[in-house]
Amino acid sequence: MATRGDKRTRLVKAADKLVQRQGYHATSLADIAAAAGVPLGNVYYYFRSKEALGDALIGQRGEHYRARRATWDREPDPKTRLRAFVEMTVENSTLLARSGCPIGSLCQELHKQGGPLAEAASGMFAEFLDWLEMQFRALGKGAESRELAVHVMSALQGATLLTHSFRSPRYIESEARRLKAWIEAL
Amino acid sequence: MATRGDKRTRLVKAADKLVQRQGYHATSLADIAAAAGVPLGNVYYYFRSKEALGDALIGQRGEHYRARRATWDREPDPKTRLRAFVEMTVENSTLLARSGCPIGSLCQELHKQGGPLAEAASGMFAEFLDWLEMQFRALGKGAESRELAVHVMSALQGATLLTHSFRSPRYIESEARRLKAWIEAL
DNA sequence: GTCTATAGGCAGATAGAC
DNA sequence: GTCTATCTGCCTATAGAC
Repeated sequence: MATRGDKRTRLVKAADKLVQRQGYHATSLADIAAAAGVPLGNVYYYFRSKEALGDALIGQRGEHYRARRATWDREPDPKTRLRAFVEMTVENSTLLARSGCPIGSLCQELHKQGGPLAEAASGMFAEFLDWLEMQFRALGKGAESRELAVHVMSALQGATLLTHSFRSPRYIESEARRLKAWIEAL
Repeated sequence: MATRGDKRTRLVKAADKLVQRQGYHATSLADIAAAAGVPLGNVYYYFRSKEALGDALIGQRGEHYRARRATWDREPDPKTRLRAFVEMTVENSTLLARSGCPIGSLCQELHKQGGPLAEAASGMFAEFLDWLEMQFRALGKGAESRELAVHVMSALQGATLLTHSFRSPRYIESEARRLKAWIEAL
């Protein structure tokens, strides 16, 4: 049901889903309000502007990924944690083929104009890069760790963009196979 | 001067520049007309719709990249041709940091909604992938060539997205170094 | 071929009754 | 806290004079 939970939560959830599918600019507050079962005018009781709702959306998305990484951190082996990250992308490949990466596509769109919302979106990237770097440090890679983190993130983001552009999971699958072999050989 | 050349050409050039900087949806026909020094109403004498102008823009961008690849094809060594491709990204890294990849960012945006314009945009990706595959075949990589082509494209697209998201050439430089060493070792 | 004026629609945001 | 009605502005696209 679109009408479960309090209205603020429903608005953020609806915004999250619609922005992922349609993009930030292409999603109107009327779309979001309708999907959340909230009258348009009432949106402004909870959020002073579309940007404020966007910020809440990014906050929730960031929290989602933090929780995800926390479950991976329970694994004792850093290589297992890295594999889990790659595997997440493979598992989501159907969704990624339809709408692209929730982080990457939002950054791409928002950074064309810049502003605080764009910075908030790249924050999600920064957190993932920091987490990846930590895994490589745990593997004893030292100063090289940041570069290795950038490599993993780049390969997956690029493959996700191709998967989105051709609407086929093939590209993610191909790069994931390669990355998993590369992790094994580290 | 914004007013050189015939009006149709000026409109496509202005559209190309503004769409690269601001994105397709965020760029209005009024923006484009003003930048080209053409009255808004006159745009519709040359293009029946914004989509038609977008299509011409993509056609021109595609032609630009075909010409680029043609110059690389004059190199006898396939590895040199691959290096030239990677090097193009490094040379453009300042522009890519500000606005993202002209192909990747357009695909990301247009494929959220789908339609013929989105397909035209992915066509530019497809042509680059075919070209890359040819280089690996020339290096005797056989059936594996497509996968290698996808790897190069993914790594560069992902690194470009990070460079755009953090407004720093660092990510492209890091991945380019890695890719060039990888090409050398093929 | 060129340009002005404007239609028609939808966006974000607000006023104010309840 | 909630909701309807509406303001204002920008967008694509068109009408029609020149």
